[in-house]
Amino acid sequence: MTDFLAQRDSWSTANCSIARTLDVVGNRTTLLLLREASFGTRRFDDFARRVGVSEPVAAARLKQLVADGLLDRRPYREPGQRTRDEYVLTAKGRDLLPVLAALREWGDTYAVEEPSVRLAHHDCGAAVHVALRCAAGHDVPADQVELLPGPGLLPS
Amino acid sequence: MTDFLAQRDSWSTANCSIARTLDVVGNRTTLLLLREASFGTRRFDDFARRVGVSEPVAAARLKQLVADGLLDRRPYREPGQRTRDEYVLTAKGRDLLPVLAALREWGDTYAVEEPSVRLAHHDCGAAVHVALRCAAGHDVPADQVELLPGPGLLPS
DNA sequence: CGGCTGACTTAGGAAAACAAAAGCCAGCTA
DNA sequence: TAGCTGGCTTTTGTTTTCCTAAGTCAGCCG
Repeated sequence: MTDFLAQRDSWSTANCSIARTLDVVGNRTTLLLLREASFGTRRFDDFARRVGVSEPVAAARLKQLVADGLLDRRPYREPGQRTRDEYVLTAKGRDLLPVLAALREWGDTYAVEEPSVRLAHHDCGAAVHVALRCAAGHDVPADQVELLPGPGLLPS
Repeated sequence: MTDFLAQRDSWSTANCSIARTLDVVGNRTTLLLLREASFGTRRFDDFARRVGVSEPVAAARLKQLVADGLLDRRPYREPGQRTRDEYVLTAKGRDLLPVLAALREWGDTYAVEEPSVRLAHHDCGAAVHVALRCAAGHDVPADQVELLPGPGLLPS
């Protein structure tokens, strides 16, 4: 096969999956809100305070996350309280957890001394890591990942 | 064990690994430059054109990536040409590939019809995916990931 | 030795993101 | 029915990020 990477200019990244994903979660605040959602945070002011952003920013980003289908906004009611809205991860939002896990793992290695949160396998208690693996079940080190043209490749 | 997530306000995310990582790669352009680097792009104007940013932005981001140790800038010389500088991923930069792979995989599922690039295992040709797995070797589905306090946890 | 090309830097300005402060509204609670 | 609280929205102003356009500089090439 011809090495399509060597002709990088012959194909465009107009519909690159990474770029499209970054259209949705390409800003810091959005990813930190998802981090909080993964911690179980549900209420508006908890999101704003824990992420450390102002209310207008939290409101705008949460609204966008709901519009993009990553969070579900739904009413709930604690006994003796009025109805409130909570934000919870959808399946689409939960599928971003590997991104958060990968960011966390890099930060644990290169950006902090001691991690403040660990991921463990609920069943066996062992530490959880992000791994690349192939459909045949092999662990794939980074230098054994080959990039190949996919069906959606566009000429540039 | 007490559920530390239930007391989310009792600990801070001041040294959160995710936040620290986003300090480095928390913007779209930076991640797209790393994508290009993973495609093998090395030259300044190729980065700028392929990522679709202006030269000043490319220069600033590449400089920051070099300062942060994700890219190495080094002189090279093609025969008959003058000396130029190229940017190549360092080990620290390569360790962000799981982040890119996770972003790509989410985009393949939710944001594009057909992926334009596939990842394959060089040895066996099978498709490569990002997976969560525990130290005991189990595949860990997202709902079996448990969050536990780590040694670097700070009171808020 | 003067032009060209690659790799930037500088200057100027528009757009987006963000913060602080204040206002609004619904629905308990007194 | 008059607060009070949670969940926002509005306003105003600053900072950051990005753009275009133009300028700089080094060194090979004729």
